[in-house]
Amino acid sequence: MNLTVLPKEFFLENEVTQISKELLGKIMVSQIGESITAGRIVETEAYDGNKDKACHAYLNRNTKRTEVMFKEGGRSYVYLCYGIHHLFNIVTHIENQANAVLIRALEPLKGIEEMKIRRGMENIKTLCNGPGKLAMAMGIHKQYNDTVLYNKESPIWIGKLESEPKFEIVETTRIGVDYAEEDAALPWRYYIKDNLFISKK
DNA sequence: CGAGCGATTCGC
DNA sequence: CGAATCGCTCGG
Repeated sequence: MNLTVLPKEFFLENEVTQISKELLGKIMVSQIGESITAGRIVETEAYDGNKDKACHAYLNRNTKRTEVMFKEGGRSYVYLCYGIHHLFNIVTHIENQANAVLIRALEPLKGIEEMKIRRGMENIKTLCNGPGKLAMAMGIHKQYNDTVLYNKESPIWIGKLESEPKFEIVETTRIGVDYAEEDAALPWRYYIKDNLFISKK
């Protein structure tokens, strides 16, 4: 597997919706504990702190939790959801632009045995097909909030394959954000068409 | 200081 | 369909 790490600029130079789409097909790697795990990103969602009621940093709400989203892009935003699940996001844009991409599903590629152990289940199709699931499979938790992602030495980084398989992108509404009123209708969820590892049809 | 709730998952 | 489960946020 010939992987090059995505440079910092990748996370800074486009709209968060565009970056969400470009992250599809990229490879997410974790080197945590004694094991390396990796998966192909097949589903993402965009969140925009300026104008998006579904974003934790809506109206630039800068709190202890959302603080990291205001930093320079290319780092992680990890938080606890429903008191149980850790969700992994990638911060985008320059400082003081609180935008992020939620990674919702991965196609497991490497370290699959370790993923099975961490998840306590055998079925490869359900190992990483949801945001809480993939964080657990990759060994990610709150300690990895604010981790820089554009360095191959980092515990978590994002890589690009030399030659990517082609695919079509489906754009649709995000999951679990019904409370966000009109913003719940934004087509800011993206996934690879016909992929078997996405979280929900 | 405490009530209310959530970018989810799994099992019944 | 509903429980699990707890940190974050906001109001008093």
